[in-house]
Amino acid sequence: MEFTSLVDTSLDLSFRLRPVLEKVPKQEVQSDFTGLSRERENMGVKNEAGDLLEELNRVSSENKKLTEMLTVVCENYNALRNQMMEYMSTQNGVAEDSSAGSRKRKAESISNISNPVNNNNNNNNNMDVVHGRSSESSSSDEESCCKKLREEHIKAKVTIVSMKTDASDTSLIVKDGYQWRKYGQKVTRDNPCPRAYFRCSFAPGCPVKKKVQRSIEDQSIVVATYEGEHNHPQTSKPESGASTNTSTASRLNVTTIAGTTTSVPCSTTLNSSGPTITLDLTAPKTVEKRDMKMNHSTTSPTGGNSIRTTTSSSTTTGGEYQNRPEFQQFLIEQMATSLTKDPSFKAALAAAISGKILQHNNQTGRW
DNA sequence: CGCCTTTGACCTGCGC
DNA sequence: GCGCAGGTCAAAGGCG
Repeated sequence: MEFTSLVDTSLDLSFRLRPVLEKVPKQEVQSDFTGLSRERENMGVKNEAGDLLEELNRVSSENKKLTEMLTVVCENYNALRNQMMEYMSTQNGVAEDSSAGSRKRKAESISNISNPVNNNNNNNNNMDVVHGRSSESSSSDEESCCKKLREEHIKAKVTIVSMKTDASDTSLIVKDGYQWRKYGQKVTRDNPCPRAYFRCSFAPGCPVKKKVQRSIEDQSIVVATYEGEHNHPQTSKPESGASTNTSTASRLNVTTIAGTTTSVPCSTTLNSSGPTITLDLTAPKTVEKRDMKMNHSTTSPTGGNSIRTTTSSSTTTGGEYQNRPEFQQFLIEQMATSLTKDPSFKAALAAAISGKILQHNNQTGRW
């Protein structure tokens, strides 16, 4: 997976700049020039419009710079990572040689890992391939460095998804559009409910793993932890939640490992694309009127298990409470807070805004 | 027959 | 070094 795919720049930020700008000349046309005070007012409006245009130009150029910086950072990251993977694959080869003759299971696991996964995942640059003990002769600095990088890499790909299901359903099966093979079940210390371990079985080399466990607080909530990244497209149309679940009844939390948790009443659809956050800011009315249509889609960076949640004040089935302006405002603030804390969202937003503004410039030839 | 789940044993990392 | 807990393996059995 390329890093650039982490930053999905396909944000649907259909900026309605034109109506805002069109207001200014409209006012000019509507104005008569009979009174000095009015003239002063018009001058003020013109100045304001000029200031706004200047500001927009400034923001536009700033965004352009940011986009360029982001591109450079992505390129550097990819180059570094390729170097890292080359180094690690050579180290892995050494480890295989040196560990021959150690315990049977260990040797098997090394060969299991190095053969199918390496063969299939070179393009994915999956760092999970280096589970075997690295050679004892390698320097400890490099070893710890690799370990840290691996941990960070894995950490970055962990997503926790919780969904409400029928409490009587003990299958622990979460239909998310992928094919999973259960390879273990364990009762953990902190939760009497067993934890099930799944591996993606659609593609033989797919490194994605999934842990599913019922919440200790609410047994009707199933918590699925996705680790890794699919190296294949989604196999089928997913169903939200467990088999007994209906999409409209589910309530779903999405937590990225370093990020925040978003909890929303939702209808869910899942897809296998990369991490996308889609904001539909094309609502005809202003935010002040709190009639804002938000289409918030969060995709798991790990399991390709994306959850698209749609919240609309006009269409939400949550009843009157959710139609209340206070709730809408709260929801918007919560989402804004969550999103502004997410660096990848910031980067994506910057790219999207600059793209849109540049596109707008090209189309209109204005400013 | 192939694929899946179950389940006890084994492996490994971590804290003490 | 030891014990614990989480994660993984793989044999056995079920099912279509």
